[in-house]
Amino acid sequence: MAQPLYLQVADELEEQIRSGDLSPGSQLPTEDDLRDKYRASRNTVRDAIKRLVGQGLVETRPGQGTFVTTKVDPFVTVLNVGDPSEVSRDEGGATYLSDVSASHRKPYITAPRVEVQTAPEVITRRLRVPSDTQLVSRHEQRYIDDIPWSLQTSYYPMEFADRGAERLRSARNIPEGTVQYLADTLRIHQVGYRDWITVRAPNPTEEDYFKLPSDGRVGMYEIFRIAFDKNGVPMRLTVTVYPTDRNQFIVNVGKVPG
Amino acid sequence: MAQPLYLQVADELEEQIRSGDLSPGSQLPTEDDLRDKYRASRNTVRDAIKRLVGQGLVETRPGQGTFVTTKVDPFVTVLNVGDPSEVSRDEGGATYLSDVSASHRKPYITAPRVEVQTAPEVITRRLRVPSDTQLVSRHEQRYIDDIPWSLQTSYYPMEFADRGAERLRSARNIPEGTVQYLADTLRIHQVGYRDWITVRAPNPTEEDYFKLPSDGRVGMYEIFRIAFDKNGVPMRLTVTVYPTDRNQFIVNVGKVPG
DNA sequence: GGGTATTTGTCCGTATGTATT
DNA sequence: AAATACATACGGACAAATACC
Repeated sequence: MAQPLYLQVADELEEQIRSGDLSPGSQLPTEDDLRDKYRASRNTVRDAIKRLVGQGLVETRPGQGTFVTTKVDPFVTVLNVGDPSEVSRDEGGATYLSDVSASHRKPYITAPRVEVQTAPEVITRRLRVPSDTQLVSRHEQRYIDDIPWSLQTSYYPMEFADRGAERLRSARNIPEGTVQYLADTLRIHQVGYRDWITVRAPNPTEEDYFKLPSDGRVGMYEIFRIAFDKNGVPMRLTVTVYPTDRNQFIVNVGKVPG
Repeated sequence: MAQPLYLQVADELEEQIRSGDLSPGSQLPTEDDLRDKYRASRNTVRDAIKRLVGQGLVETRPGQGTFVTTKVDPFVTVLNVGDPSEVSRDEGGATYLSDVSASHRKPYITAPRVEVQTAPEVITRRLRVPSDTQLVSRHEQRYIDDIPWSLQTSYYPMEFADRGAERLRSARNIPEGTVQYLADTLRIHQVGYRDWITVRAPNPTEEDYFKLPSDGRVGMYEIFRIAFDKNGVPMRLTVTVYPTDRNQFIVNVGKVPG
């Protein structure tokens, strides 16, 4: 056996997909057709298809057939700007809406789900507060062209709300952005932030929300943004998750042309 | 059938792995053992194991058995620095070696493989040169603690070598860094760069080099770094690929504490 | 709504090949 | 060489999802 039969079948189908012979969205021959064509058993054909599914090239729909996957047009998020004067801008709401609109796509953000909680250790550690500190979390879902695009949760010390930033506790969007709001109400100024970028497998909630394949083939970017005030104290932590199949990022450093 | 049998088996094994009952590196019961234990056929047991393999929880070794995977300690790369004065630093060699050493791990870089070529359109487009432009490419492999960690290829206009930066063509490392070298020899100064971050499936070469599972479960970060001179003209393009299972990134913006 | 045909999903038993110890 | 364990392959049966009449 130079090459296992199921791999021969998979490779041949893969070639047809890559060459465009089988175009995105089109249906593959049924398992029975392929069984005849390659003189293989149905299970062997299925092994070949499983491989293609694993490669993200096709998807199976029970009762319908097997189809070449279509991939969505990725959205590019700029994590910073070349100009350091813009560090006080917020990625909470306003920026997202304008950035997406600028790309001629339709953004949408849910109203935040607001909770007061003692957050997981991974959160409190990065905010450099004791693990039993009460935090306000504001969670929102973001869409582009009606497709779920990212999930964002921001954590603020509960103390901020107590000291006068009452709207942090309200389940309403803050149109001017929370960064601006905190500057206005408490004179807490964001002077910088650090983004920590990882890629991990989606959890079941994310698989469901983003309609990802359940085999963990599509990863999730997880970006922790820790923002600092002028004393170098963390003032918020924002965790955003994005499926890797529809998101890309840009980082500008120094002087770069538009 | 409330839940398919193979999923019951998979979930039970997954629970044992997550609880630490089956620790990383330890061997699972053999397929025959599991067949007896769950009163399932061997194929059903294999379906369960395939699922766990797909989740990256276990790996199979023919002739040996099935083992809980161990995960490597990730390395964190800082894509920029808060201080804009450091935009002229190079990520080519010296920086990498010192950054990795600073984390008490052992870095290693191969001597570059140097080629002169007309590069793919994706390269020339980003360098904003005609698609038939001759480019010098310098490709190197990077290791941490003797594990393959990333692959990097930098592209420079051939013209740079012709105008005096002869060492670009040499298959030797440039200890001071190519950014410094180009500044010294041609007075071409890097004043900024843009990193474009994507995640994609590994190609067969990468799967082989990084010893990744062939089901494309582990993605590759692909980072295009376009560096600009003081006229806003692209002076080089560096493409680096990193497996997502062992790499993370940090971006600093504005004033951030060390 | 119901019934039927189509198509993929799950599960079984069995045989043989290949890699490792 | 032999034993062990996973890999490939076949054939068959029934279930579940979908589409269509």
